[in-house]
Amino acid sequence: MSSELTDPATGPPGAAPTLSEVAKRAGVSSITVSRVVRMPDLVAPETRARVEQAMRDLGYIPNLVAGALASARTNSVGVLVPTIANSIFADTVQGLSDKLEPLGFSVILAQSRYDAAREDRMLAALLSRRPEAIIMVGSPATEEGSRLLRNARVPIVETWDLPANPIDAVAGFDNYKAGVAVAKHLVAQGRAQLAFIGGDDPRGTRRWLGYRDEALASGLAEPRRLILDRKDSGSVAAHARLPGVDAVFAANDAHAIGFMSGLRKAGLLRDGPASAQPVAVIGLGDLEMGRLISPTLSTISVHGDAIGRTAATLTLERGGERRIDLGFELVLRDSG
Amino acid sequence: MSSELTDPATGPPGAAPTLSEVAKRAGVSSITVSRVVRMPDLVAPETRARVEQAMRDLGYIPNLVAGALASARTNSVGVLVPTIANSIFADTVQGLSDKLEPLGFSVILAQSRYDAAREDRMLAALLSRRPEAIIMVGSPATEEGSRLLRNARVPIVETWDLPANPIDAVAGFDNYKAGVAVAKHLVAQGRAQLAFIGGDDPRGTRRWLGYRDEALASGLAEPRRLILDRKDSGSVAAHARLPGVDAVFAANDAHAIGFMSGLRKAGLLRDGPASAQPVAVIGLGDLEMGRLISPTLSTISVHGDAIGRTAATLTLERGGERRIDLGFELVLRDSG
DNA sequence: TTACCTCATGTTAGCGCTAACATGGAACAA
DNA sequence: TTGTTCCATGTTAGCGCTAACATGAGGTAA
Repeated sequence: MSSELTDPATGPPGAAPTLSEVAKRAGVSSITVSRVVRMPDLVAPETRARVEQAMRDLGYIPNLVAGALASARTNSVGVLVPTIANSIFADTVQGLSDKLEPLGFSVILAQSRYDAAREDRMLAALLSRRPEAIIMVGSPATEEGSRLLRNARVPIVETWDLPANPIDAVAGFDNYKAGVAVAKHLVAQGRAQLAFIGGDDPRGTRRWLGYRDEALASGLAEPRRLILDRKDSGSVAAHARLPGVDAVFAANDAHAIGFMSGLRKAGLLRDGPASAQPVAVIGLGDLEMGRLISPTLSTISVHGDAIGRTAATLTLERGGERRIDLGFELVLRDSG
Repeated sequence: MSSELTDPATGPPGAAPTLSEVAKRAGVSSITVSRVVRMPDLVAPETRARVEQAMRDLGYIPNLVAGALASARTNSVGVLVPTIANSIFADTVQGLSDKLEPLGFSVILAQSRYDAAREDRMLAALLSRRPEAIIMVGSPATEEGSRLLRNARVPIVETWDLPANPIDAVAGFDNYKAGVAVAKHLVAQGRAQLAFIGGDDPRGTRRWLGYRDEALASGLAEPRRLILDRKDSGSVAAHARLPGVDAVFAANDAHAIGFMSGLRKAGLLRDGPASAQPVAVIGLGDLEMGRLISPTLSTISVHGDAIGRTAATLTLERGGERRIDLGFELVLRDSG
C-alpha cells in the first residue's frame, strides 16, 4: 500500500511530492487535497480519509511558499533585534514566538548588531519575504528604514521603547522615566556622586538622559557617563575610572554585575544591605542572576517576555490601543 | 519624477508594486528588471540606470516568495532550538545567523520548548517553508521527527551533541566526555561525595552518565542526581537536599550559580580558591557571569557561537567532514 | 563576403498552490 | 411537481517571479 517508489521508509527518490500527485493517487482533484489540508470540515469523511492516506503514503508536506504566493498570506512575521545573544531580547523573542507559533505563524529572525546600515539591509530582506507584520526592538535608525516600514502595508510594532510618534504600534516602557526613577531613589538614599555606565544606543541614551536630568533637578552635580563598548562587560568599568562616585546606574544587569565584581576587588562591596554599600549599584533587566549573587542586585525590572507577547498581540489585532506601556519596576535588593 | 500615485513619500496607495509594473515604467520586459535585481552585470548600464530609477520611483521591493517558487530556492534555513531565552543557545543562533545573513539567507526560528510533540510540529512547519537546510539543537526526539528530516532532501545539522549516527551532519561536542572530565577533576581534587544537578534532557543526561560512570570507575559511590525542572533555577537545589555532598556538577552555569547562592546562605562558600571550598561546584557553558561572581565559577567551556558558525558552514558546503567535534574545555577557577 | 560569435534583451511556460466561481446531486418545503 | 437550499467536489485562472530558450544587432575572423 505504501510500498511504492515514494515510500518514505525507503527514502525519497525524486522531488518532493506535490498536491496534484496526492490528488492523483487519491482519485480527487487538487483542490480537494488543498481543502483536506486547510479546511478538512468541508470534505466528506470518506474522501478525507482517502486523501489523508495518500498524503501519508507519499510523505506529502504542503509547500507553504506556493500557498503563500497563491493566497497572498505568508503566515510569517519578521523580527528584528539588535542581537539575540543577550537574554534581555531573547526573552522578548521567546514571548512573541510562543504566542505566534501555535497560530501557524513562523518567525523570521534578523539581527542588526546595532548597525544602522545592517538594520536597513535586514529590514529590506525581511520585507522581501512579505511577512504579515514586523516586530522590532527600538525604532528604525535611519530615515530610509522608517520609509521602508511606513510603506510596508503591514503592522509594525516597535518595542522596548515608547516613541512619541510610532510608525504603527508600540509595546515598551519609558526608558527616560526609568532613569529618573533610579536617580530619585539614589538621591533619596543620600547618594551624591552619581555615575552611569552603559552603551550609547538610543534606549541606553534615554535612560541616561532621565537619570542625568533628575540628578541635576535634585541639585546634584551632573553624573558621570561611561560609555561601554558593546563587547566589553561592565567589569571593565572599574571603580578606578569613576573616582569619588558613590552610586552607579548600569544600563543593564550584565554591566551592573560586572561593575560589582570590580567593586569587590577594590574592597568596596559589602554583603550587607544597600545602606552598607560604599557604592550603590542599580541595574536594569532583572536577570535571574541578580537575585543569586551576593549582594543581591537592585534593578529596574522589565518584562521582556510580556513585551514580546504584547507585540505579538498587536500584530494580530489591528484595532484597539496601539501604544502599550508595559512599565517597569524598581526592585530594591542589597546592592543599592 | 517620483511624484506619481505611488510616490513612496506620500504612502502606498494600492498593492505593492510588482516586477512587471517596474518593467512597464522603465520600458523594458520583466526579465530585464529581474536581471537588474539579481545579475546587474548582464544589463547595459543605461538600461540598468533606467530600471533602478523606476524601482526607486515605485518603492519596489522584490517578492522573494514568488522568486522562491519560480527558482526552487528559498534562501532560508530553518533553525530549531529548545528555547531561545537561554544564552547558551542564543549564542549559537547568533553565530549561525551572523554567518548566513550576509549570504542572503534568512533564519526561520522555531522553539520546541523541550516538548517532543511540539518539536515534530515545528519541524513539519519549518519544512513546509522549504528551507535549504535545517539546523537544530540535539537530534529529533521521535521517530517521526527523524523520518521527516531524513526525507527532507536538504542538509540537516544537529548541534550541541555528537550522535553516533547523525541524520546528515553534526557540529557539537561529546557531552558524555564532558561529564567524565568533570568527575576526573573532582576525584583528583580529593572529592568523594559527588552530585549532579540539571535537567533530564538528552544532553544533560549524557553529561550525567559520563559523570556517574567515571565516579564509579574511580571507586566512588554512585553520585546523587537531582533533576531540576526547566523553570527552576539551580537555587532550589539547596545543599540541604544533598546532605554530605562535597562536589556538584551542574548541567549549566545558571544552575551552578544558583546552587552557589544556596551554598552561600548555608555558609558553605569561601572567597578563597577551589581547595578552600567545602563544596566544589562546576558548571557548563562558561557564561561571562561566571567570571564576574565571587568565587569565580569553574566550568566546562563550550563555544556556542562556534557551534553556530560551524553548523552554518555545514549547511553551505556539502562535501568534506560532516561530523565536527568542537570539543570543550575544563576551565578551573575558584569554585571547584 | 559569409560564417560565427558575443552581448543585450525578449518570449514562453510553469513553479505549486488557492480564490472564485461553477456543477450536479440530495434534501426538503410549498 | 418545481423551486430553493445545501453540500461535496471540480474547473479555471493567476499569484509574481525565473529557467530556458529565442532573437536580433553588432563585431570579428577568414
